[in-house]
Amino acid sequence: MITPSPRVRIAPSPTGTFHLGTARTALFNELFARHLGGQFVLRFEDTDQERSTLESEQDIVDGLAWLGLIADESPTAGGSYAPYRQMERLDDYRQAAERLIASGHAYYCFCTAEELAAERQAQEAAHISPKYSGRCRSIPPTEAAERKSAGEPAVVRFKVTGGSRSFTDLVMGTVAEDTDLYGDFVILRSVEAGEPPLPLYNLANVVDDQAMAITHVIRGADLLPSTIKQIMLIEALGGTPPAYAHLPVILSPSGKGKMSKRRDPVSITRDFRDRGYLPEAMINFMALLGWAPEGEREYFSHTELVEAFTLERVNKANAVFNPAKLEHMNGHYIRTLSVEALSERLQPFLRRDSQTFAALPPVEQRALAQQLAEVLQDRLIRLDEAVGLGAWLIEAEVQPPANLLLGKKQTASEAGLMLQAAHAALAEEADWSEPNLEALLRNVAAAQAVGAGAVLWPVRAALTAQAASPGVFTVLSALGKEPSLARLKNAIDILAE
RNA sequence: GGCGCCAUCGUCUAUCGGUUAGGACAUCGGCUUUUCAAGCCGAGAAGCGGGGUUCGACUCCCCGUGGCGCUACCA
Repeated sequence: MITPSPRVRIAPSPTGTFHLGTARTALFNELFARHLGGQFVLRFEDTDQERSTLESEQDIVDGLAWLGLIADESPTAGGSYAPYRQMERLDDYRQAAERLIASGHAYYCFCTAEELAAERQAQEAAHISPKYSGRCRSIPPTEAAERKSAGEPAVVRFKVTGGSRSFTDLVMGTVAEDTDLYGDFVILRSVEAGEPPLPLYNLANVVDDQAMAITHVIRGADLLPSTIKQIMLIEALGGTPPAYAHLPVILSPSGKGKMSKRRDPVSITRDFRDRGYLPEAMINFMALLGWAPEGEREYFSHTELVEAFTLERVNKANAVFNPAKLEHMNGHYIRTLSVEALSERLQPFLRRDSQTFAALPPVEQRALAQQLAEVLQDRLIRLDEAVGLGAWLIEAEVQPPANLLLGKKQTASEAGLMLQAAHAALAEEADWSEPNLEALLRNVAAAQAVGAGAVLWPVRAALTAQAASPGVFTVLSALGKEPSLARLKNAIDILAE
């Protein structure tokens, strides 16, 4: 059964930076919705008040915007199913819990943390898998209600019944589980008297999905085990479960376990955006993590992904995050940019990382960024590399160490000689075009009876003070005549010392 | 430990019973060459093990093994 207009959502809890895994889930949801002409909504599951922060919400919003994943409905954009923050609809969860109690699907539990811990310990000692005994089930509802209103701390637990259950996942296929294995789980936690009761994940998630008319729940496979509990909850509430699609988990490049916050790049904003990855590359790369298009093509724009994406082609196996492939893809996308576009994208990084650049007037910043884009486009992997790779062009002067000035098997006096010859020839040259410069320097080498490298290496080193840089002729032309001659002179002096 | 999911080159993956098992990243080699890249060309590299089913299994089934996930008054 295909729903004509599907509604999907991402429901991150704002308890940290916008995570790569969350972004991938967001992308698949968005692609699914756009492909079918449905809606993509963003809501925050912020009921964990200990850990939820507004900064985190902002980071997620910023990351989503940067990636170009625009939600149709969200806390900021609003929508007809508002509010989109769980803390703003606490009453819904309380009412749902009350309905479940009234219908006999849930009950108050007065067990203390100590009692629960003791129970668990006893079970573990007996080598039984821990599971709540359900002892508060037998408290008569009227008595429970009295104790509750008398102020006794209580949680609400959902009554698990039904033995073996299964559902069909759009990615994983049939998933079965024996519900007798887990005890009655908590859906509403205990709070101080007078405070509004806070729901737990399973309840809040399900109530919201129902309230927001979500048709397809597309999320990480780490949530697969909670699905049957959620289906039971929905049925007890009298609702119809959505379709489920569980996405394979993204694993750490280390090969051990899932992505780790401390050793792996996981933050969309901090580790990817701020380090000079292109959103186009991120989108393309993430799409290929757990999904593959028909055919052997691998570069896809966001629009093309929308066109090609189907859940049927999502893979079941977990995928290891491969940073090298992302870098390759990023370099590729940098190369597809026009020089103007690259120059625009480079500027924020140049301003951020180079004081020299930041001190320039805006017009000169644009001109320099343009020049850097032209000269560096072929060798950039990330945008933040331009400051280092282009230092020779950004800074007014360079100070090459003497040993860098020496070509293969070249002494200081030999290198000095080559530099002087090059300087002399260049000083008299008016035509500063690259082909002409090349002919000229090759002539210098011929006149000195040496290979081209014997002249070109010292010249390039003198001009850039870098072991690696664009070619000499490009450098000469980018720098211009007078600055080039000054740098050659400076290098000659360095070698003479 | 219990439960669940998964299993093709080092990595991401294609293959929907019959292919010389294809592509990409990475690696190695070559071309180019003034350095480093980029680009182009080429090479090596895979069906976890054991049973079935079938004329025929990477593909379907079972067992084993391994990996991952879940196992909270976190989500």
